[in-house]
Amino acid sequence: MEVFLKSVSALNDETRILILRFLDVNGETCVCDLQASLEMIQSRLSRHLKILKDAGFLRVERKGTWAYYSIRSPLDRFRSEALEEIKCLPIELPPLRKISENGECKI
Amino acid sequence: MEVFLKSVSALNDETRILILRFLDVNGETCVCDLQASLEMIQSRLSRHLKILKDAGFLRVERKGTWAYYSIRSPLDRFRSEALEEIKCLPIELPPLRKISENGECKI
DNA sequence: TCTATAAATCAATATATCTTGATATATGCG
DNA sequence: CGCATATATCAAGATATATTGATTTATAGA
Repeated sequence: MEVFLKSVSALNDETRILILRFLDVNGETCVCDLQASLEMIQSRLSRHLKILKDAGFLRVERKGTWAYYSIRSPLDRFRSEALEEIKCLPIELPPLRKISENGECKI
Repeated sequence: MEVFLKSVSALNDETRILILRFLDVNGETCVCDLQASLEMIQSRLSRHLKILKDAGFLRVERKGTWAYYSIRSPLDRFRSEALEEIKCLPIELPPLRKISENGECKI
């Protein structure tokens, strides 16, 4: 798929918009903390992260079995304009739950 | 649906991207000329025009039974950034066929 | 090597969107 | 009014995308 349409397609989902907003506010976050914070089933979250990554919005850094996702930087013009829009949306953003740091993470 | 998501959703279709590009290049065009130029079935074209209009990309002016569509101006920031992207896409744009002006239009 | 865990992928189903042909609406004109 | 034409809407089927639970992969540690 063409790059622009791929970006648009990635943006065309409330779940992914929520993920982008969450990562913009909270910065680099590991998958299991995203799961806990956004109360999302693992396969669902993983799928959306992949779509956002493939569309150029996210980067991943792996440390052992953990994967840390964050907003890719720099974003190109269109993607960063989109992100600016997302920053202004009236979204009810759940708080960050860091289960990764207290051994609570037993998915 | 929220405004941003509605814009994104409207952009998320190759047919609508083609329509936007065509109207950007050719300016205000009536539906039957769009039909002839883009070789699109009437109900399909009408549907996509409605989606683009409802998402704030297009305006319509009606003269008698004819409807003239054009890119709405001014566009807000995100929409105009999107349009700029569309202007740069490597699209094979069909030529304008003005069947409206020679009585050729008998849909 | 074996086990446990984090994350990714798969398969089935559910849901949304697109396309087409048929029908409805609206305007102009005899 | 009644017909013709331009456009809009509807209904059915086709296609794409999302969700869920199950399975697979990969890494760390015993």
